[in-house]
Amino acid sequence: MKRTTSKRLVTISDVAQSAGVSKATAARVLGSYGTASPVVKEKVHEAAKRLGYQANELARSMTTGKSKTIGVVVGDIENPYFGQAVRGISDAARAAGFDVILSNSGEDAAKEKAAVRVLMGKRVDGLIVTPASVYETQHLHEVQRSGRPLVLLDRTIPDLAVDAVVTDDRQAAEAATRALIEAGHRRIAYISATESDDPIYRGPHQINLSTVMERIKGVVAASLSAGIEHPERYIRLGANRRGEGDKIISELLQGPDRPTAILASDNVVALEVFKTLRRLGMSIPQDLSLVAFHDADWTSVTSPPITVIAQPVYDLGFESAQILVRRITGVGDAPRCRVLATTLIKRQSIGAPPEIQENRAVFQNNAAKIG
Amino acid sequence: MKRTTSKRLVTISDVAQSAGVSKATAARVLGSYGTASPVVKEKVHEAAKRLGYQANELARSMTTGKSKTIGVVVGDIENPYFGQAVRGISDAARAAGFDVILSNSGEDAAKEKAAVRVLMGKRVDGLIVTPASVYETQHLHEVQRSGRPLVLLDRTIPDLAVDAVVTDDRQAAEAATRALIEAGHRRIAYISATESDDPIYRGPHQINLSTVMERIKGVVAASLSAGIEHPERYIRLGANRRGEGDKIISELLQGPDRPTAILASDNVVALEVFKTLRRLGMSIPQDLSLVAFHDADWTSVTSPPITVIAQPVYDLGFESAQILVRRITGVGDAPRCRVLATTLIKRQSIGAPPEIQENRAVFQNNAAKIG
DNA sequence: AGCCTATTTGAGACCGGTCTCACATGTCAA
DNA sequence: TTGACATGTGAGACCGGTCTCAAATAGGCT
Repeated sequence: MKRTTSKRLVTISDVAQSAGVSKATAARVLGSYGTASPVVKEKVHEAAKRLGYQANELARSMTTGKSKTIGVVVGDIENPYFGQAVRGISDAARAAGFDVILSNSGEDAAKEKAAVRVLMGKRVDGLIVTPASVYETQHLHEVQRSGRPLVLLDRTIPDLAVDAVVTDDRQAAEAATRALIEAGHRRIAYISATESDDPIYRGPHQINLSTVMERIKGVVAASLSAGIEHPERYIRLGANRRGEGDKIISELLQGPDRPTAILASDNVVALEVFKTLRRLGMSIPQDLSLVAFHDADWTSVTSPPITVIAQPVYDLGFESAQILVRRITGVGDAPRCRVLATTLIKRQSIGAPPEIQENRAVFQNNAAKIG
Repeated sequence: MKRTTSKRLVTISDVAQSAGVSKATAARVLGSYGTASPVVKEKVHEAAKRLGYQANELARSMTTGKSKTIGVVVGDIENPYFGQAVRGISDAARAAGFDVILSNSGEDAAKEKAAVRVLMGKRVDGLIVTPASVYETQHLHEVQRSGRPLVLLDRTIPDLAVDAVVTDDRQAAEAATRALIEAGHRRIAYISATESDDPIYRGPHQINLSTVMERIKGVVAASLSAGIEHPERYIRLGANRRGEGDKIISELLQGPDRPTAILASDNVVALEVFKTLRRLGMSIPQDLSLVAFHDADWTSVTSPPITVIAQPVYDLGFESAQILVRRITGVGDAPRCRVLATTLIKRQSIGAPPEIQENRAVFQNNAAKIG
C-alpha cells in the first residue's frame, strides 16, 4: 500500500511485443513515419491503446534533435503587459504545433543568462527573449553563434543581428509629447520604471533598455522642436521599486519649476502618479496632465479616464512566435526588426497647464470687468 | 555562407577525448557524481570550457527519469490573477531548482486535456493544474494513477484525491454578502464570469468550477440567514465573453426589482459593471453598491475606490509549487487541501441602497418640517 | 615487502525513441 | 519463368547522457 511500485511507463517495445511485431515496426506506426500495412497498423494501435502507451517525447527529441518547444524569457510575468505578450506567443506557438517553456528574469541580466542556459540545455528549438540589458548580451550572442533561432521581443540590441519585434516607442513618445505641448505644456516629465541607481537622468549610459532610450529620444525631439530648452531635466528613472515611485513623483512635483504634465512609462507608474496625486491633494487634469504607456483596460474607468499609448502587445508576442517558427522551419533570409504601430488614445487626462488656466481666468475676469 | 553546417553541439565524448580521459570519467566530472581526482577534474573542466560544452538535459533526463521540470496548466495567462499565481509558482520552483513549462487552457477542458498530455509526454516531474471543469477529469485521474504528483490550483475536484491549494471562497462570499446586508441591501446579485450557455442560474449542474459553487453557497447562506428569500434569483453566469457582460448587467439592472448591490466574481467583471453603469448614467455607491473579488491594484484608484476581496494569489502559486516539490522529492502523506484566507478590504463602493437613502431623505425632510 | 582496503578509472550496458539498411515478399512486364 | 522494382518488416546502430561493475592504482599497516 505504501509506495506502489513506481510504475514503469509503457514503452514502444512493450507495445511491439504485445502486438507481436518488431520494435521498429511499432515505432513506425506510433511515430507515423515509414510504411506499415493496414493490418499491422491496426494491431499496433490496438495494443497501444490497451496498454495506455504514451510516447516519451524526451527520447523522441533526443534522436530527432527537435523538441517542438520554444523557450521564452520574459521580464516579469506578473506584469499584464508581458502576460498579454505571452498569450500571443503561446497562441501562435500552439497553432504551429509548438509548446512553450516560460522563464522569468525579473529584469535581471544574470537571471536571464541562467534562464537562457537552462533552455538551451533543454534543447528548445528556438528562443524568444525580452533582453534585460543592452550591455550584458554575451549569452545572447552565444545563442546566435550556436545557430539556434532567437527573436528579441519588445526590445532590440544594437550589435546583435537577430530578428526582433518591437513597437515604435520613439514615435509614440513623440506623439504623446506633442499632444501635451499642443495643450500648452512646456514642462513635461517622463517617468520610467527602468532599473537605475540614480533617479535623475544624466545620459544614455544609464539606460539598459532600447525602449527607454527610444522614448527619451522621442520626448526630447518633440520638446526641442517646440523650442523647449533642456527637456531632459524632467526625466526620472527607477520608479519600479515599491515606494520609490511615490518618492520620485512627489519630489518632482514639489520641486521648483515643477512639471505640469507627466508621461508614465507603464500603467504601474501611472497608478503611482494617481496615488501620489491623491496624497498631495492634486487632481488630473487641473493640476497635472497625464499620459501613460499601455492601454490596460482599467485606464478607461478612472476619473478622469487616462489618455494612453496603446501598444499591440498581444500581436507583439504573436508575431515574434510566428517569426521564430518560420526560422525554425528553415527560412534563411536576413534578420529583420519588425516595428508595430502604436496609437494614442485620447481620453480626459490632458488639460491646459495651471498657469494658462489662471491666465484664462484672469482674462475672463478682466473681460467681465470691462464688459 | 548559405546554411552554415548546422554545428553539431559538443558532447561529453568530445570533452573526454580532448581531455584524454574516458567518457565515463568526463561524465562524472561534468555531472558532479561519483569520484574523480583533482588533476582529472581540472583537465576535464578545462577541456569543457575550451570546447564550450553544455550538457544535453534531454539525454540527462532520459537516463535519470527526472527532468527537474514542473508543468503548469492555467486557465488564462493573460488574466493578472493567473499572472501572479504563475509568478509565485515560478519563484518557488526556481528556489527548489525546478523549471516551469507553462500551458494555457483558455478554460477549455479539451485544451487542458491536450496540454496535460503534452506535459506528461515531456516527462515533467509533476503538474500544477487549474482544472477547467469538475466534470471532465479523466485526464487528471490518469495522471494520478500514473503516480506523477499533481497539485490543483485555485479549484478542487471532489472525487480526485490529490493535493490542492485554494482560497476560502465560500467564506469570502459570505463576508462580502454580509457587509452588503449590513449596509441595508436585500437584493444582492452575484455575477460570475464562469462559462455557461444560460446566464440565469438554475442549479448546481450548470457550474463547472468548485470556486463558483462555493461562492454561490456563501452568498446564498449569508442571504438566507438574514431572512432574504430566493437569493439565487440574482445570480448570473457567463459574463466572460466581451459584450456579454454588459448585456447581462444592464438587463439585470433594468429589470423589475433590480438588485441594489453586485458582487463581481473578478475584476474583469467589476470593470464591466463600471462601464455599464457609466453608460446607464448610474453611479456607485448611490445607485448601486459593488464588491469585487481580487484586489487588483487599480481598484484603489477608481472613483470611488472599490471594496474588494483580497486573495493571496501569489501565495497560492508559491505554496502549490512547494507542495508539489515536496511530493516529487517523495513525501508520502495523504493528500491535503490547503485553504488560504482572504480578506475583505473595505473601500468606498458600498453605500446604503437607494430606497433607504430616500427614506432617510424623507425622514430628514420631515424632521426639518417639524423642527 | 606483502597484503588489504579505498579510491580512481574505463568499458560497456542502458534509457526509449528514430533511422539506416538488409532482407522478405508481392506485383508486373517481358 | 525470370528479372526489376515497390513495399513491408526486422535487426541493430545511434542520440548523449548515467550508472554498474570490474580492473587498475594508491595508500596504510604489519
